[in-house]
Amino acid sequence: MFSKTCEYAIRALIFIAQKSKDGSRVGIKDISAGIDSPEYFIAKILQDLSRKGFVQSAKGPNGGFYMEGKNLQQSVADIVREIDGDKLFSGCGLGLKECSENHPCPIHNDFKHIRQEIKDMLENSKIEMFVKNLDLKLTFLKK
Amino acid sequence: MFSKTCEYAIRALIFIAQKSKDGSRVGIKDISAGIDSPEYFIAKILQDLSRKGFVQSAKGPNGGFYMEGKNLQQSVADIVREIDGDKLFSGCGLGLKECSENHPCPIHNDFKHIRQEIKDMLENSKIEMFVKNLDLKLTFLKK
DNA sequence: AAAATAAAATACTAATTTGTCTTTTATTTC
DNA sequence: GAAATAAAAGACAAATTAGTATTTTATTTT
Repeated sequence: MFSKTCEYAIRALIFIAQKSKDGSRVGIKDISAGIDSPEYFIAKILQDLSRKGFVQSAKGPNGGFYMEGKNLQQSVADIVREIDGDKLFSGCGLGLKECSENHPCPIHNDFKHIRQEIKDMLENSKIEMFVKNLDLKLTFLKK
Repeated sequence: MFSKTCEYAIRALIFIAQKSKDGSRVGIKDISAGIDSPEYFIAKILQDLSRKGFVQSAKGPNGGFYMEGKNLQQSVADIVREIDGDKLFSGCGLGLKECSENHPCPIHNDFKHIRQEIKDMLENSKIEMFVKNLDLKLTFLKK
């Protein structure tokens, strides 16, 4: 469904949101351990997301990643769109280039509803919404 | 959603079902042209599907691919499972290895419904069901 | 039986995705 | 200002997926 890069990105952003809600910062090592991802790989992903403003970062001692107010309201859909593009939300299930209402592939009609649900669900999932259940250990970011 | 291999496979099988319903056979060239896929690539995919019994084939003059009765009742889910495995139907949306009811990832609950719908839809889509609309040019396998 | 046809098998090549490592730059602490 | 810290940047390496080409085998037609 999502690329590995995207899976790690979502998990990392949720993790950062959780760990930095008191104003502190989280380092790459903690993140990579906290979400069980390759250290150098998630570092690169976060550098990219930081450049794009999905997360904040600070260098030097006490530096690390953190999230500000408006970032906590970002949806999972925003992240997916940024990393995997929008083919999940609008591409053809069978890979046709010009699949549409007027020129549908055989599964177009069924797929269109599914895609819409996926989109709605991800659009309505804001990063911040996941923090509480994580704190309560009702949900997990690794294993 | 599906791998390229899987997209081509589904399109090819539907195409073969349509073209061989009168008992004739379709060659690789026709298939590749008919579904707009790389010729050698779809050849390899079909050899694999043929070995696994998803489609029939015959060598020599007048040879080619065709489908028998029970193959027409195969679901798209069967094909996807064979080629891409079942991670689409049962894997974790965020890539956790042990995501489950007892140990859910943050989006587990939403995802579980979506996955079920995808599964139901693909399970209920039998190859044969697509032929009529293709004949009527209401649906398409290329462009 | 020879020639022609078409899939099967096999071996490659290219591109993309995933993952690793080293060097550089910015910031803080001492 | 020097040392320590931590992200940024950039260069590789490995693995997977996608795509291509060549040779072999089976079948049919003549």
